[in-house]
Amino acid sequence: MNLRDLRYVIAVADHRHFGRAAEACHVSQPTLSGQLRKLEEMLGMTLFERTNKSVVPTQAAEQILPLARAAVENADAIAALAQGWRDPLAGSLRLGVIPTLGPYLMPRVLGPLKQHYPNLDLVLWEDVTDNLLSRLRRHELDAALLATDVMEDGIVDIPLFDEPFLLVMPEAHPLSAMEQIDAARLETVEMLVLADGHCLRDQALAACKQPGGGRADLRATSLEMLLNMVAAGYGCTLAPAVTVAGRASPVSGTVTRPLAPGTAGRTVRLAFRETFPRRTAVEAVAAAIRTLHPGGT
Amino acid sequence: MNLRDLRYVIAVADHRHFGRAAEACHVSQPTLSGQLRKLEEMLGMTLFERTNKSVVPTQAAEQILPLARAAVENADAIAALAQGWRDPLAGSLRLGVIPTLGPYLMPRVLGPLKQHYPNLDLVLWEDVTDNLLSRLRRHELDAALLATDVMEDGIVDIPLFDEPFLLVMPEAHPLSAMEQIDAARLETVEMLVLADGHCLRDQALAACKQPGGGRADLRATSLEMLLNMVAAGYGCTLAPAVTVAGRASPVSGTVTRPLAPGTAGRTVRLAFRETFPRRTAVEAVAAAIRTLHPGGT
DNA sequence: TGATAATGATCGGTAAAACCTATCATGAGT
DNA sequence: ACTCATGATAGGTTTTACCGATCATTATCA
Repeated sequence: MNLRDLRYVIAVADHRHFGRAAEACHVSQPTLSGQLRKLEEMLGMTLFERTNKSVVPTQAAEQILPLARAAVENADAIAALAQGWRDPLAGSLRLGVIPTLGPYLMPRVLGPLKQHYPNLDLVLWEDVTDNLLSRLRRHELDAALLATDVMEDGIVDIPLFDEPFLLVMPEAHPLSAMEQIDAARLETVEMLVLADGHCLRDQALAACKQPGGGRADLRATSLEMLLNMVAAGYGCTLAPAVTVAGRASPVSGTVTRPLAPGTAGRTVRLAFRETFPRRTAVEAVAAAIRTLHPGGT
Repeated sequence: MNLRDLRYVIAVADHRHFGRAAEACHVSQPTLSGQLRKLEEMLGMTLFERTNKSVVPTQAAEQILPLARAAVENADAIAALAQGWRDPLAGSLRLGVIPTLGPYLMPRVLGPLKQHYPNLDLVLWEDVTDNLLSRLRRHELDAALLATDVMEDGIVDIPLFDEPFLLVMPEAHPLSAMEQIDAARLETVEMLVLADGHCLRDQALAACKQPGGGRADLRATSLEMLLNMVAAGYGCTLAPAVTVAGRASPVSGTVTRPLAPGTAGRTVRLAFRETFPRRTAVEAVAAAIRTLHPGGT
């Protein structure tokens, strides 16, 4: 059985006339007659009682017709759906973002992206790097914004921009007197870091050569919380530029200073499966983010 | 798009493996790969992300799959329905019957017919001849049990049996003394007949040469009512043998006498469109009825 | 590290099918 | 008697679905 045949059946039932039905199906009348006859043979029953005067569906055909219509409608729905997905810049793109990037970067990206590609629906998922990569592998995400090198098999990435880390310290901190902090000084500070799993944690600890891992009695799952701890005087922290650059004013009670150029920073990347078919959409997102950082990689 | 292609898509989605999906579809793997690729091209989108390690449906495919499954299920339902109709002696047969035949003949036919052809469902429709023929022409009935010649274009019939008319009269009627009534006597009686439209009315009037049409102040729509009128002494009537032969006892207050052989009677026929495809079923019904009347035509 | 196995893609050729044009048979209307 | 309209049929062409064989890539294992 064939969808085309079902369309023929429906057309004949609707027009009650082989010639007009054939015309509606854009085939010749003999073609339609022949195909219908073959279908009837295959089904082992007569679908239409024909005379030279009239064509009337049999009882069996009347029962079959709604099913045939449903099948054809489903097929048409598939075609319509496909039409919607033809544009790689349409449909939903499931984008993972790490927590130290999402709240700061996405608000500035979503607007312009929606403006350029109104049919592209970004579905955001915030989680730490490892979980994002797992979801990416499991096809639960299409792409992910990360700040680490990706050494994952089958996953590739587009570097978007480099950003330096800044030192954030309590107002009273001695280093607040300096315009710029160098690497040596960095190793001397009491460094507060995020909870396990955040890439920023590891990067901050590496930058200040404190592989042990900050104060064990404090736990911050968000960068905002961490900054509040700094403001409360518990210590200092390293924050990526993007997390402070967008602010109207620094967190009250803290002072922010840049590090000596090249001391520490991170590269933000858009990672995705190399087999992901809608690379165009991924590249559009990458381009949109790069546009916000003209000095990027 | 093709139902076969949809089956391929479903198989690949289910097996997540081209080779096994192909096996399940009883085609070679290259065939399935090729067809799937063509479908993807036609739809203008990728349905599966393939690596040498895994085959995963894209988001678009996930949306399409339920539709594809529905379409395939509809097609399968059509095939199943057709399977049920393959046997011409299965499914419903819409049978019209005239009122002076149905209540007397059908009870004796339905049982044996159901026994022989348990899958054949007779759907009965009782009406007068003209209405039955209209419905037959409009394909609202498949066959009709009539007691008149059918001169309808495109309608043919199978004669089933002849039956004589009997004279039914009030107990006190003078003719009740005779064993048999001849044609001449028949013309002398006060004849009660059924309402307009019943073929028995015309046949009775013709038999007693009273074309005018009985007593205008009496109207009977059923033969039973007519017999009651006879019992009440309003006059006599002609009843087909089948309507009194099946009775345990005659209607009380009436006497029934045969006519002289060949005087008046009717031929019961099974009429149907000559294009009706399930002639086998019609013939089965005809045979069943004839079996009850071994002396039939 | 090199052989083996498994994956999906590709190629060339074949068989089936769908299709078209032309024609036929039948019946209705004029 | 003629014309028109119906659906069916015949013959031939084009499309397409299919298979077997083979390839490229990658994972596995000795």
